[in-house]
Amino acid sequence: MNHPLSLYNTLTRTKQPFTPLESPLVGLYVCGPTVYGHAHLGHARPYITFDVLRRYMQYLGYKVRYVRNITDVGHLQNDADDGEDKIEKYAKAHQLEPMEVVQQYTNSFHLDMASLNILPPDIEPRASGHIIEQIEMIQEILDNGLAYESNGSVYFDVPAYNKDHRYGKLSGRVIEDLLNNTRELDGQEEKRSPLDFALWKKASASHIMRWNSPWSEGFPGWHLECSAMSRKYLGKQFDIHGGGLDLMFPHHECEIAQSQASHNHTDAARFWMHNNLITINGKKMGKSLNNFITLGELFTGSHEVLQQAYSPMTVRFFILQAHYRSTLDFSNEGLQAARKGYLKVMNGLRILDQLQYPTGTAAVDAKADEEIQKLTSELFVPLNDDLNTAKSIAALFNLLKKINSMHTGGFKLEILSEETFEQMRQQYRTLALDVLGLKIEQTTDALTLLEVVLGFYKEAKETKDYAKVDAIRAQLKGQGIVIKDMKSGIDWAYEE
RNA sequence: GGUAACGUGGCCGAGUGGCUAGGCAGAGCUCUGCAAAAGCUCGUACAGCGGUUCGAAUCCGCUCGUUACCUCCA
Repeated sequence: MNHPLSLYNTLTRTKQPFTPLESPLVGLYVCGPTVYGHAHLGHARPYITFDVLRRYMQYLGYKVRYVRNITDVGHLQNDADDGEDKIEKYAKAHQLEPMEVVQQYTNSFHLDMASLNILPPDIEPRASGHIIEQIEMIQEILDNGLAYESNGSVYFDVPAYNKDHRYGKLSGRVIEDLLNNTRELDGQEEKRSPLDFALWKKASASHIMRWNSPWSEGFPGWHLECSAMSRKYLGKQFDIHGGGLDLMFPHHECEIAQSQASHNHTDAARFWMHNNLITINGKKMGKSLNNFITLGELFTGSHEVLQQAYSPMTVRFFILQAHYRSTLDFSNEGLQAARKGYLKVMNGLRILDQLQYPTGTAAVDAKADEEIQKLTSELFVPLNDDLNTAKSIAALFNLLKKINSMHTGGFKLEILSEETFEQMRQQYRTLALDVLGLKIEQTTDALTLLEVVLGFYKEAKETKDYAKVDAIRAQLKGQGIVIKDMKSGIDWAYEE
């Protein structure tokens, strides 16, 4: 397969032509959520971005295996917190089982993802279901002399690793600089170097989530699950690893070190991709700043900064109108503009479905035909340049102008060849629906529409226009609705 | 403090040496019973100051401003 798809690789800081290790197979791993809260707007970005990448690769003919994990263990609140993890902390406050919390937010996450029309991953492994694999990986790193045990916990030996490898190659960090700028944090006594990170943590007495291991009863370190699970399902080396920019250091850096130290592959993933962050008032939207808007709040408009509710497809379109490596600032104006743009694209879809290529022969206008061919051909090209969805959408609008003209009659369909017309129709639909993953949202409420129809029905009865009365009755019956004329007024019921 | 980015018209947001980005908002026109939709036209934008060049939003330098990572975070 020879596609001109180029992707920006954080590892090399350049755009590189993408070729899979074993075409047409593509292994794609994306860091999934830590399920201790509802997903917010910031979470939507990587999952939408990599959903489009996956969809586009499938469109190109690749067979993609997409793995996105659920992190439900580990992730310390902070180093001074005596080993109490976030999920546990929340669970105690609410008197719930930790796994109950995990399940609740996993369900919520899945609902949000489905609303955004994000295709489910092929494999969605949970960290808590892969403790054995993680323990095995720790043992390998210990055997290779790049980790050490300390008081029941196991730490990755960053300085030892850095002798033969470069810790910091992904994020552009230099170990000496890191050492010079280490913050003074508590709970570091067990570590030989402040840069060392935990592979296994011994659980404190109060820690509920705990597993047996050769070293202590405890829980795995907070970078290990991705290394273990990507390896299990995609192999020691695979094609693409994605995630948010804020995971680059230390999370992804540690993943690289763990993979190298355990199974000696220089780069577990050949391409590392990072989406930029969503900002609000110029500041990163994130849990730590407590300035986030959850997807649920966005969809219902129930947050004080929201002037209105924004539908899932509005959110999706908003995100796709910016390139994934640029920051994107949240604003009501931006979302409102996205909403209109999205609806415009959907109206185009409706028009395309209605357009009929005229039967009978007419002279094809070569110039017009060529113009439409050109606009059509520009639809997918930007995606090859590091997934430039913003530019593809612009191309979609350029073609849409012509489609609208065809609809209103300014542009005569018969001056196009049938082939050009079908190409245009098919490509527009494929880009909008299959690759960008937009879908038509139900914007009308059937019951409200029914009230409108019943209004006309009442009017027809009053003017004794029985032909119309009968027609309305018949039409509604066809929809499974029966009208009931009662003394008290007009009512309706589902036909039994 | 270290490292890495960014600063584009009223708003959002592509573009990286010469060729219309696009969307939203605004103005005008066409169409129209009214309206809407749609189409066409318009504003002549690239933080500031220097430099390189026939030519810079795009390359280089400086200044100003903003942000991210360095600690859990998509």
